[in-house]
Amino acid sequence: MRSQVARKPENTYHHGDLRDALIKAALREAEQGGTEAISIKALAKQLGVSQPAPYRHFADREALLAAVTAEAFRQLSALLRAAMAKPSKRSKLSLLAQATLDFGLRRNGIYRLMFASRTVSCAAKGSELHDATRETFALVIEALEAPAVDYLRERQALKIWAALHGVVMLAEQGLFTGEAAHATREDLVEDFVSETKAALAAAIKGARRRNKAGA
Amino acid sequence: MRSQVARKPENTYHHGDLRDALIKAALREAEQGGTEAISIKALAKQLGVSQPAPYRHFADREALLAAVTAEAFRQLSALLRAAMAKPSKRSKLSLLAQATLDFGLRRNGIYRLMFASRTVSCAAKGSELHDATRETFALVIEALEAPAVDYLRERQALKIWAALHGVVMLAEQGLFTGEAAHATREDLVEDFVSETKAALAAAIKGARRRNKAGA
DNA sequence: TTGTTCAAGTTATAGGCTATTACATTCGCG
DNA sequence: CGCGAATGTAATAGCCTATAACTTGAACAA
Repeated sequence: MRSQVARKPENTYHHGDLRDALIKAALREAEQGGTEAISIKALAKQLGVSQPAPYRHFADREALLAAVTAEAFRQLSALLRAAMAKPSKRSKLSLLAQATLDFGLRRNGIYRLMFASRTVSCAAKGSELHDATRETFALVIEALEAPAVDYLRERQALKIWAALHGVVMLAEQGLFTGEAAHATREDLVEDFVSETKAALAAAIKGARRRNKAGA
Repeated sequence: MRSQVARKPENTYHHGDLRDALIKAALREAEQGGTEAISIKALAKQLGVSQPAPYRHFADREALLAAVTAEAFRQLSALLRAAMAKPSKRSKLSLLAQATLDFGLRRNGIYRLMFASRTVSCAAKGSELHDATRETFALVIEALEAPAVDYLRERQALKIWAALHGVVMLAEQGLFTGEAAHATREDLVEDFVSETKAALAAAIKGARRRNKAGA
């Protein structure tokens, strides 16, 4: 029943939207196996086109991976935005944090594609992928619900973002299972959320005091 | 001048210690390119043996990767132990933290092999690899310098360990360069170290109070 | 010392994947 | 209609993993 991604209609020469279909199909493959599960040849077969057809749309495998990763970031952004928009007693930051954890564990293959491969670090500054990653990070800053963005807030955003990824990583490594499981992943995430809030409040208070003194 | 790893002596049939040579050579390859840079064929050529020779020692590529990853964890353990042993004004935790960051950035290919691949999560419970990862984590608990190990300490160890990995990840993604660079990676790590110490102290104090009340 | 056994290495080969080259088809625009 | 650019195909080179069947020599027993 796997949601068949746009196979080429038989008896036609052109697929119609091969580029997009490739990205979607690759994303689905990566869901389980990560980067290594993405095979140009297999995708081509799956979509009913010849094996070299994908090379009309992507220079090489790396280029496809970059496009797939960018799409993954956009999906994560959408998910985080949705999570934060949901009416809830919990803070935006808490909602974003748990949504990130959820994404990282449920779609771990894709998550690894996004954060653990060298694809992102190789992305040039104006590239689609680079932009997508920055937009996601902007959501983290937004989740802090701090009145303005300055280096203090950015620092807290970096910290919570780093911490969240670490939790996903260790969870995937199995450090939360077995005898060591005295804390759940969710507990840890909430710890980080509270600490971030506290640090942010302290930072803002400090800045205000300095402002007053300087005025 | 790359430190040639035990090539097979010419005019001999047996290599002598192919298994070990493979692991060391693979580790060197992974230094830059991570998992993908490890090719059984290339390693065999490098070591002067025939291409299928490695399969006498490892069932398949995955098995080699597991052994390489285990060795990498042992090297990290050694590095962390050395860092903590160094006489310094700074706390053990701070030394361990900075050493981890250093390892993660300098030897990033290997780092990704260790933390970002599925190799570790697939390691069975009694395996060489599984043991190696647990031993490394034990060092983190040790670095807390808390009198005994209980679930409160373990939780703090998990937290700082997660945070450290997150920082390495984001650093590798380039989130600390460019306009966003209002905080260095080292700053962030120190933040996490202080917060961990504070949280640990609070937890211990709380536990002591509860003990007294119960007695 | 000699003979046997078995771990470790070899050659040959099958099959999968990326990527390129040269050729075919069709879409869209003047 | 007709032509060019975009998109797809067939054929092929080259790299990699992995297996099968054969060879070597080291270690141990008689």
